[in-house]
Formats: sequence, C-alpha cells, structure tokens
Amino acid sequence: MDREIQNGAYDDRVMTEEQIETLRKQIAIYVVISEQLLLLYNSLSSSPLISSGMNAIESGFFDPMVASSSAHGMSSRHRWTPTSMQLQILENIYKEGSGTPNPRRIREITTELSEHGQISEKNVYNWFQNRRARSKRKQPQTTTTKMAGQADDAAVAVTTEERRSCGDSGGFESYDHILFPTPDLGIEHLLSGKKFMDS
Amino acid sequence: MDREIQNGAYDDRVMTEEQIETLRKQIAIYVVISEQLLLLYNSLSSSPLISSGMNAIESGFFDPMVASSSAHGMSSRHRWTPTSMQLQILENIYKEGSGTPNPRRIREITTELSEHGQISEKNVYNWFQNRRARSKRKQPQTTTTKMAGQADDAAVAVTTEERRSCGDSGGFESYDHILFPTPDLGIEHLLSGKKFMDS
DNA sequence: ACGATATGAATGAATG
DNA sequence: CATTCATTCATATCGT
Repeated sequence: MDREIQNGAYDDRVMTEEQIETLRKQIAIYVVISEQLLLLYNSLSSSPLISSGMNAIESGFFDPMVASSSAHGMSSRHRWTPTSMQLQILENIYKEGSGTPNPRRIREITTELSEHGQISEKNVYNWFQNRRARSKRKQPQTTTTKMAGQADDAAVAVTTEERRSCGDSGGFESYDHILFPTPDLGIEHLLSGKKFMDS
Repeated sequence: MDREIQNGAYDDRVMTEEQIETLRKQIAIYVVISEQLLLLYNSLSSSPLISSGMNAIESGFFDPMVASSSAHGMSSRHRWTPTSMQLQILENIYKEGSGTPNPRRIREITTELSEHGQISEKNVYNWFQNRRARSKRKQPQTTTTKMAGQADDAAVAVTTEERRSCGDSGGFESYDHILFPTPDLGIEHLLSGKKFMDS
C-alpha cells in the first residue's frame, strides 16, 4: 500500500504500523481468549451463557458503562445512556435503514431495545436525529483555504478524510469510558488473576 | 443552499486517531469480557484455567507495545490545547459580542487561528460551547479572587503553552490512515450467536 | 504519588 | 433537519 507523505515526515507518526499491528494482535488474542473462556464456562455450567444470547452481558454483568453509573448510585439518571447492547442495535439499524425511521419503526425499535434496558421512543428518536446530524460532519478538511503566507509550521497536515463510519466494525464506539486500566492492560493480569501486580 | 460542501465539519478528527481509538476500545472490551468470563469460570471450577487456552498468550505470542505506548511518548490521543495566542484571540472574539458563533464565523476563526498552531473547527466550536456554558454556570462571582476578565486567560495560556509544548501544533499528526483490521474482529460474533432483531 | 480543579470533548435532549 | 444547550466524561495541571 502506498501512503503519501504529506508533511514530509513519514516517520513521525505517533503510532507506527508495528505498534498498530500489535494492537491488532492483541485484539485477535482477546477474541480467542473470550471464545475459549466462553466455551470453558459453558462446558461446565448448566447456566446458559451464550446460548441465550449472552444474557450475562445484558444483565449488567459486564457492561462497564452501566456498572460505572450504578456504582455512583445511579440516582441521577437524568439523561438516558444507551447500553452497549442498545447502541449496537441502534448502530446496526442506522446502517441499514436509510436513517429515516418512521414513527412506526421507532416504536418497533423501542420495543426491541427495551429488552436491553430502560428506554423510550423519545430516546430512540433523538438518537437517530443526533446520529444523522452528527455524521453530517465529515471533515473534508482543507484548512488550506487561505493560509496566507506564513511559513512556520508546514508540518501540519490534517489528513482528514474517511467519514465517520466508525459505527461499523461493531458499533462499539461508545466504549470510550470503558476502563482501559493501565496502559499495560496486558493479559497477564487477566491470566494470573490480580496478583501480577504484586511483583 | 450551501450544504457543507467540503469545509465545515466540526468533526474533523484525524482518522488515524479515530481508528486507533477504535482499536483500543475493542481491546478494552475484550479485556472486560475476558475478565468476566474468567471470573465466571473460576467461580465454578478450581481447575487451572490459565494453562488451558491461554498458553498462547503467555508463550510470547502476545507482545504488547503497550508498555511503551502511553508512557509519555504519547500516542495520538491528545486533546487540543490552545496556545496563548489562540486563546487570546478566542477570548477576544468571545468578548466582542459575537457571542453567536455562527458556523460561518467558526470557520473564519479557525482559519485565523490555524496560523498560530494546529486547530480545527471542531476545536473552536467546542471552545465556544464550553466558554458559554461555563460562564453561565459560573456565576458565583463575588469571589474577587481572580475571576472576571482580569488576567485569567493570559495567565493560564502562557503557563500551559510553553510547558506543554510537547505534542502541540508542531508535530502532531502526519500519519496517514492506518490499515484497519478486519471489522469482523468485533465482538458481535462473540456476543451473539443469534440476531438482535427478532422482529 | 494522590486528589482537586480546569477544560477539551462527546452526546442526549431541546428548540427553530 | 439544523443548531444550540446542558450534562457528563476524560485528561492535563497544580496543590498538598
């Protein structure tokens, strides 16, 4: 693949491909781990975990967002916050649907989503409104409008492009506040329990 | 009608950053999932779980650059920090009564500010949003401390400006788009063996 | 180092 | 729909 150097510095990217590659590996590994664990669990437990659609997750078992909010008492649930499940579903619908959810559809969606958490039609409606409005903001970039004639930082090159099609790969972009513990969220601490910190 | 042709765009995050973010999120998700599953498993069995399917990881398969990443070399995820110059200009404009940051105006401002450092329309937009919100909520006044329009802006700006000259406007993003792993790495297939919409 | 504060950014909800 | 407001999250900086 060819990349065009816009700033003349192909080497000063904050993250090298190598690092990125590592990230990818990590993900792949986690996929495997999760699958293995799931299998393991299911093999010796009568409690259906995945067979029932991974309800454990929905039940707040793992949803970090829910967990965090509830930890705070959650008494102040002024503003609805979609659970990861709900978000995923919404994203899915958004992707296929022309983004023009008719009232009837809204109702359906709401019903469906209500199985994964508290939600109202209004929420769904708003969500789609916002989703659409916000994706409207691509970044054609091009701040070069009239950079006048200064010549200080030519290194700046907002390589913007590519719409915000982020919701795709899984629609899990709402995990921003997920606990991303320490930079070294290696699997070590996962595998060795919480003892790896001991040293 | 002038739809956002190619300029506007309050959302102009460099996509590399975004993609990396997505990767990080995915990993984070897997971390959580794995932890939960592990916990589940362990609660049911005392068997050596680690030696089961995780060997692959420990065997060095897992090679995180994690440790080196967020140390301080900083990856891409940095929030914009206005330079003193930019801040002054912003404050100026804010006070001038153009408290109505019209999209049009935003663009102008951005262009101007971009001469003093990396900045995007989104940054400007956010800045005004926050500035206004903050002013409103912050009415405690009476605190002759150092509020009002004294030297709040300049002081802070100068302080942070030099100090935080690390990833500032200079060498920010030059990286191009990174290749994205297969979207299939999403945890969908993990979470659901079924479809979400049973409608 | 940890905790408080300031502030950039994300986003649900409201308004036109 | 397009914008704007309000609330919240996350992180940088500073204080003890």
